[in-house]
Amino acid sequence: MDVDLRKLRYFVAVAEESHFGRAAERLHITQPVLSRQIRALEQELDARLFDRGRQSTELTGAGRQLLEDARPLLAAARALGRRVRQAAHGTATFTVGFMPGITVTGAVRDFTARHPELDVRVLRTSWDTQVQAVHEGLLDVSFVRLPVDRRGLTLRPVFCEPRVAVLPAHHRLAGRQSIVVAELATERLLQDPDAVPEWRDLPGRIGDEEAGPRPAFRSVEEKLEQVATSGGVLVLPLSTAAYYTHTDVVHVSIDDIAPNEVCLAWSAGRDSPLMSEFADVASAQR
Amino acid sequence: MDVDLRKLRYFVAVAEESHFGRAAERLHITQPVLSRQIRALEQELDARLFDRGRQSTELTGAGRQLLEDARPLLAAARALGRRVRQAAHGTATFTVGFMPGITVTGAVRDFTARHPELDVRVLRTSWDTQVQAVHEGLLDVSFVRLPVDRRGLTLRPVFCEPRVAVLPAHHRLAGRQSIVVAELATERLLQDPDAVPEWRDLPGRIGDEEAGPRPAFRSVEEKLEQVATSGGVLVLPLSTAAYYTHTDVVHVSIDDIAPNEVCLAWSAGRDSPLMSEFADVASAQR
DNA sequence: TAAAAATACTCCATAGGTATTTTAT
DNA sequence: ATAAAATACCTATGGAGTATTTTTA
Repeated sequence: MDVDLRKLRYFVAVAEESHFGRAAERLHITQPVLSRQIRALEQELDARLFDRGRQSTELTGAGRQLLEDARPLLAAARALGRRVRQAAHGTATFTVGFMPGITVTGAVRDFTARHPELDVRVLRTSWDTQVQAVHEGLLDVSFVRLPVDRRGLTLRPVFCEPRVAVLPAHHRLAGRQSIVVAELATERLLQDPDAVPEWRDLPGRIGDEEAGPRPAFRSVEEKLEQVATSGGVLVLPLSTAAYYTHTDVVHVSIDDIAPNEVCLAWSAGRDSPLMSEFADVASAQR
Repeated sequence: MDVDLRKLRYFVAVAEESHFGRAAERLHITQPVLSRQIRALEQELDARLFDRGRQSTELTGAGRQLLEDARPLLAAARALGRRVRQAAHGTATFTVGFMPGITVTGAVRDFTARHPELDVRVLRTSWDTQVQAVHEGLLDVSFVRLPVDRRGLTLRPVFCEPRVAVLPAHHRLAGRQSIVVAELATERLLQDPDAVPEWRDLPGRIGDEEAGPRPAFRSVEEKLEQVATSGGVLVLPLSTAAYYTHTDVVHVSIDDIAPNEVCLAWSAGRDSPLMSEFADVASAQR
């Protein structure tokens, strides 16, 4: 009758690995079990989910549809568990996420004053976890920097701020008052190009392939270290660049780049009065 | 590891019935089974969900939290099944919901022209099903009339229209050019007061208790019949009132009432380009 | 004390395991 | 020919049933 979340989890693993054996390994079960579970799922849903070939296991149309629905559903289920456990023993908490450089103290202080019964906490996020943590129920609301995948989120704009280029202190552009983004065309960008569409879409820039794989730095600190030692540039919101002071690294403003927009985000299924109230408080800070 | 949707469904039943025995009956299982499943759920989540008393079975704080999360999760799971089955055999469909009186032909025609590969369908909704059908995956998008419970929905305003009072033809106000809402204070309103906040908040109006329980009419047609035969009034959007022509029933405009806003709604987890495109097409009609 | 939920047991469906066969390149 | 997935068969966990006891207003 109900779909089985375990089967969905298995399905997502197979879809991501495109291989029953590897997926089974990842799931810590044996391959025959996985094959049988996927078959069972296909029968329950009355839909073929994979095209099995000798060297390929790929999604069908129905499979792609399922993957699109299954991932948020699983995230919502995990979030549910987390929140109920929280509500059970801990006192009622309200957790606010923020990207490095965003100041939340004002909003948190005001909100705490209005709701003394709540244990208001803050949790630092990063570029790749800022949205996920909301879906997983780790955060009630989060200050996020656009662009983000808006699916399943309610967004409320809070403020905008200019973005700057972060360069090694000895860089040829380091002394400049300001630059234009085209001047960075030949530089190695140490971050997700999607975060800087103006750079990604530069006509003359160095291709991703020639540049080799972008080293996967997890934190801004590591990226700054990389800028200082082996060159490369970052485009960061002003407050983030100002937040980390690093000798051997400077920042200069970029003239022709869109400002970075900071929004408050929460899970679209949960717009309670509390969420709106926090959003109001946060907006009032600016 | 994963929460079990079956247990969540059982939990919701108990929460709604406030009684294990009745809930078990509704679920077509026996009471001991239900007791054991709820206990197991409580252990999995490490949270007490109900306060069991002799004459009362009521939710704890954690239970309320779970109920809030469980209902949308179950709806999403049902929607998932429906969509995958759809994607599997049927050709790709796109189903548009609409409230009576809203004209969708223009938008649907244009959208079909842009997407000949899609089987675009329309489905009539009603006041109480307009949102649910979206959550259940029965509809891809729906024209809804505000106010609605916005949780889990993305809304795009499409147009506004005035609302009118629907009266028996022999009513004292029937001949009037227009009226003000206060003149309806002593009338029996045959619909959900939440749909007409201006009326609900009238200071001098007849109390709900004195008026007795509002008969539960399922369709607009039935309500109109009621207006014609035993009196009572309706406040409807102009297009709805104009859509149903009924002898013995007339409508007059109300001066001091907010216009009815029609929005396009879809499940917040699914804002695909298709959704936006349909919204654009629909908006362009006005 | 009586209604409601919890416990004790039995049965069976099914997830998971190992060994093996089938399939597709 | 061979890697990958499917099938056969076994075990054990846990869901559902009936009968009964415990709890509490």
